[in-house]
Amino acid sequence: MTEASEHDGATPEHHPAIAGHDGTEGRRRPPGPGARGGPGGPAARGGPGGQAVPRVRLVDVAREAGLSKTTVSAALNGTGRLSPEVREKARETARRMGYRPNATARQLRAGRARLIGYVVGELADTPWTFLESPYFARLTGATAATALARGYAVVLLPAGSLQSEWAALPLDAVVVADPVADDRIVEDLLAARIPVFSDRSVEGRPGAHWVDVDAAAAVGQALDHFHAQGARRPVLVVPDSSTRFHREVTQAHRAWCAAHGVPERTVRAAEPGNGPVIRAVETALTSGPDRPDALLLVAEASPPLVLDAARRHGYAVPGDLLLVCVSEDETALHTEPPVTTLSLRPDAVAEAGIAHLVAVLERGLRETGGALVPVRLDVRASSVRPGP
Amino acid sequence: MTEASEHDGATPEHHPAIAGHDGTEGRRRPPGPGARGGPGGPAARGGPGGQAVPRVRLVDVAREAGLSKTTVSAALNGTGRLSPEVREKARETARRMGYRPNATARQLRAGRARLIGYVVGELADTPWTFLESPYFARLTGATAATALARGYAVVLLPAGSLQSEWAALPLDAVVVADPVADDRIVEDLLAARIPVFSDRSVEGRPGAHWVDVDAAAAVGQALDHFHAQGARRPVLVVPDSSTRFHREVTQAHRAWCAAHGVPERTVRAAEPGNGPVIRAVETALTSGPDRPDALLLVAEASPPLVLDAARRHGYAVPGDLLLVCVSEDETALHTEPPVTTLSLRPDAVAEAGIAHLVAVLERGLRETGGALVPVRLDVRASSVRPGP
DNA sequence: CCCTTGTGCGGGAACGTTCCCGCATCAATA
DNA sequence: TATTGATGCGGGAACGTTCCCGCACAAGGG
Repeated sequence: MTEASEHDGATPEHHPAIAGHDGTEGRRRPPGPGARGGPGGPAARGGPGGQAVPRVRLVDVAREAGLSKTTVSAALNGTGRLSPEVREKARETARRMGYRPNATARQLRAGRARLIGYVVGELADTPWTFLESPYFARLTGATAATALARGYAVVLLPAGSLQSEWAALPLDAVVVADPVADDRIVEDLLAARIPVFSDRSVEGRPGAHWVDVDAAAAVGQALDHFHAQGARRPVLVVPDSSTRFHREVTQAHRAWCAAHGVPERTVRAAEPGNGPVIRAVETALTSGPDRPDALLLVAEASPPLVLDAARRHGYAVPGDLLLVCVSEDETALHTEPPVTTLSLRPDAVAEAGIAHLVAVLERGLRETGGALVPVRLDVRASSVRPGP
Repeated sequence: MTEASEHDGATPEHHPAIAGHDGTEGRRRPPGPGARGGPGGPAARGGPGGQAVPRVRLVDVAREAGLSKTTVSAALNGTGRLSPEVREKARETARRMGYRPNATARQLRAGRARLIGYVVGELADTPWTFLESPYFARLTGATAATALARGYAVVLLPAGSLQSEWAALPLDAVVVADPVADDRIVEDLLAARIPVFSDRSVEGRPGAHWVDVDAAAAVGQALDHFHAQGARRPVLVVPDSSTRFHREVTQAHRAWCAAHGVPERTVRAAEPGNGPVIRAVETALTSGPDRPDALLLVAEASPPLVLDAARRHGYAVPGDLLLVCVSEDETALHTEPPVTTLSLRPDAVAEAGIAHLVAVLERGLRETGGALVPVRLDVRASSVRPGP
């Protein structure tokens, strides 16, 4: 396929009058004063050990077809006023020569690269583990999917990434998932005048836009569910993180408990990861004046492991303990009993975020209110009090 | 920070002789014959509803500093022969004006974008779920990390992605993880003359390079381990996939069984995902003439769920059944008993792959043998026969 | 038969860099 | 004092597109 440039040498039987009328048959322009061929262009690929075929450009197609680059460009892009014959001829020639437009040149001309960065704020000390979290894995995938559907590609950046790591990239915008309080990334990006799409913590900052999960509703929904199931001693396990979501979860929990006259019990998981979170769960299940009868786990942990931990400490689920995990982990479906999850709907968040991004970037939208994405409680056996 | 362009209007007290000597005080060059300002450049960002400040370019810094763009460029890049004073002046001016070089223009000039694509071949019907697999999550993260350390950014592409999704991107190369047999992606990329970095299945194809996991060694190591522990009826569960790794696993298993006079028992998991794989495990544990005494699970599944499945069918692990999972899932450490895993070392694979990529792209390396990355068996309690 | 209108195509500038030159200036040497 | 050489800086051409024009030429109307 893409039979390269065989018709290069001399095929005067085609368009005899036009092609090569000035004696410069070769592909490259004659070396005028100070012309030496680009630095990285032609000979860039395949250094020592073989003469790489230079990539075919628009002018090459034009010359071969006996047309101008303007005409060929219009033909391939479906623009301009061209006769059907010329258009077809240009297309055919381009196809035959295996022409692929240079994306960088297009971007330069267009003034944007249709490239967006994706970076998460928290978990910055292990900059790539976020992908191993089901929530971020889904958020990342959904962001990339939605963006691609809108014509934007996503560049993966490490959590807590620095200037130097994205400065050389032509990013039209950057999605900052779950920034920590006063996140450097956000500051740096805004200082560089790169539009930022993040959560509600950036609200009001010029150049920053937000979409967020309805954390208060999430907590309320879970605790209401516990209450409806008869639980009166719920305990919350939440990461010790300065993310807006986690702060708001704590607040919403406090508010709910106050409003319902329920003592507020909270355990903070010092670090992310199954080990620390499971230990926090064990603390929640064993310490305190009396044994809790419901557990809301907001930190990421494997549902089967949470279930194991509960059993290890003598809890039957859901008999002694109702369990709800904020999780996107699919294993929750396959445990015995299946675990009720509160989905933060990363797909919906990504969709809303990218829609907003496109609106800002392409329709010049200024400051909108942002959007609050609702959560979804998938009630399964682990949080339903069994009948007598 | 980055106090934009305040010194724009008129500050004649600085460099009085040089700046604006031709009366063209304004930022933009005087509209000569046919000059109207670029299409997307200045006014691109922020459409209706506010006049966006045009981005400061090299010439703007040069004019402000009373220098030429050549000089400023050299000053900022640390190249050329410049007096320390001029260099500092250029840098200071650039800093003051908040200059950020246009990445696209640089790329065009340099002839490459330092951008690589990352795509996985299998799981193409759910193009983004690969991120939810611990193996691919790690591989993706490690690829991005290593690439970034070498100066390349990674663009995330959907599994089984088509031409149209990457054609507009200035990709210097594409990493294709686990292509299926006769993968379209690989064909398309090679036809487009984009260097491909993949597994051994692309060996020998011009423009394609490989790095691979030592699948035969992996299987051998696990089965040897079982054998050493006294197991004589091992069973293999492997996905029904046309990936080179999975085909080779099957072959290696067959060879090992033949060589050791052990009957070959294999169960194929029809689809990926915890549900189907666990069902395949249950088939492996319940069907057949006699109950197996060791299980090698090559398909991705949550270790705790695998353990649960074994127990459901009356197996004590490791008493009745030795278990080894090919997995990067960290939960294997936290089960009771902890599960022995065979790590395919995605980090090492990524590192070797990117090293190879850089060698090819920057040092013009042609055809090298590729590299075979060894696996690592992390023996834990689940595969160690308990003492009497 | 001339003036307008429309069609089809090409010339050339611009997007913002980098880098190869050339041209001054100045010190050192013949 | 002239010639060389080094040093410091600027002009201008590329990189490969797209898009605004202008210019031929044909057709239509008065």
